[in-house]
Amino acid sequence: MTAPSTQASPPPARRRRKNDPESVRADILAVASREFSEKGLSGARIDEIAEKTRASKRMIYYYFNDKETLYLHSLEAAYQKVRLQEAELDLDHLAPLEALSRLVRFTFCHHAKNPDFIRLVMIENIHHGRFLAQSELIQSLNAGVIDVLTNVYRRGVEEGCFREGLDPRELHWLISALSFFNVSNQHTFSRIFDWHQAAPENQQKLEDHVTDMVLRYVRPD
Amino acid sequence: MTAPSTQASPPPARRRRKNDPESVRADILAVASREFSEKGLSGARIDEIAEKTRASKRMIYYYFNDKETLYLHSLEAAYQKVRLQEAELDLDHLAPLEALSRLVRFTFCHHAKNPDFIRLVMIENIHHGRFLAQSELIQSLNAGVIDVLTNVYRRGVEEGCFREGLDPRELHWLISALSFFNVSNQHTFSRIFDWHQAAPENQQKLEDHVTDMVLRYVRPD
DNA sequence: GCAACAATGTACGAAATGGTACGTTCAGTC
DNA sequence: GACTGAACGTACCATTTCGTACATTGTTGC
Repeated sequence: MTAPSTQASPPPARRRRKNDPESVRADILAVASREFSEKGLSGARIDEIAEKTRASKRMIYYYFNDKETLYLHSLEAAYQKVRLQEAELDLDHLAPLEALSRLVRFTFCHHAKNPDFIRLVMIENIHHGRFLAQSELIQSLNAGVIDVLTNVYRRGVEEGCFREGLDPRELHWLISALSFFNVSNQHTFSRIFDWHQAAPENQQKLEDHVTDMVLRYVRPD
Repeated sequence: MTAPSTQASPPPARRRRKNDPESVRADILAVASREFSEKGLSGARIDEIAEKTRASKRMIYYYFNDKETLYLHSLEAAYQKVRLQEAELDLDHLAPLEALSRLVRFTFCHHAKNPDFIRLVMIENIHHGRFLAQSELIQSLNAGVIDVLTNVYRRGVEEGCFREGLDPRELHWLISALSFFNVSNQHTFSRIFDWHQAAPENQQKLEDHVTDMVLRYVRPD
């Protein structure tokens, strides 16, 4: 009661709030992301998200207005996290072949390590990309990816180690497709063909093959 | 449960039934497939399925016991339809290169023309393939696909137009991945990269590129 | 110290939703 | 033409689920 007399000197180390809106918000978002990723938009339950949170259901509606908005924020957060990691790659100082190979392996491994992100994107596609369309944030985040690839490819063509006439966007499509499918269809594929695709040795093989595929596709005849 | 009623003497000419169980059942299944494909297992509503059917909600529970069973039957029906179409391809009389190229194009086009099937598979993967695991039917349907590819590949290696050392299952994985992703991620990809992927001219380009990718992957160095 | 606003807890409401009870009609059999 | 089981319709129930009303507590500026 008498403690708040220390107005004049708030040391940077102080963490003495009982109300901690930012952390509550972040907590809700984290829990919601997991739930939506696991069960989809219609499958996830607000009440269950509330239970798994330190906060209450009331807080979900306080910070996010409704279920769909919460979902949209989960999706945005997921994309943001991905692009942040992607930005750490710097390929400009590598030889084109090396750079491309590294990009492929990075994408493949990244997707494999972030199934929650993949699942959210799958779910968003089930919804026809309707929420993504509302988000200017996500749109703006993704321009950079193509730029990087465009650069690497151009250098490769100039140096003669890549063949001409390819569209960097389609190259990106190819890399994405293989890396994405590896996670998105793991369950059905494994079960149908009785092949433990998630096993580390098989993942390693797939990573090698996927890299190989892309490199074979771009190399001159 | 409801085995096809092969009664001893159903006069072939008679057409005067008011009760028409088989068509009711088929109607329910067709509507359910569309609904599940569009909205997912949790998103689809039994009441809405019932409304869109000639039958009533009671009938859904009469022929299928509950929502999940209905979903499982939808999934099985979808796989059955696919494999039926696939069986029509006969590649054994074609030269290996031609056969492979044809198989790739067939798969690509087939997936593109059957988004409902793709969506059901996506949804099933969201559910960790838990329903597919229950279905002996689907498991048994899929053995053939690999056999066909194994044959073509073996012949190609013998004739020297394919390189050695590839696994037909991984080859199938590659073809599936590219054809599947083309449909499954169309919405997010189109929106993010502002590229009208579904446009016929772009689909044609993708089909060519995908075929090219596979052929480049298998051809000898 | 106190007003004003931000942050939070509790309890509840209305509609949706999966599933069922129960009765009726149809079609083949004797 | 009565009997029987399959096929079907209507009305309903119990629960779940999204969302909100209302009261309470913390925080900050003056």
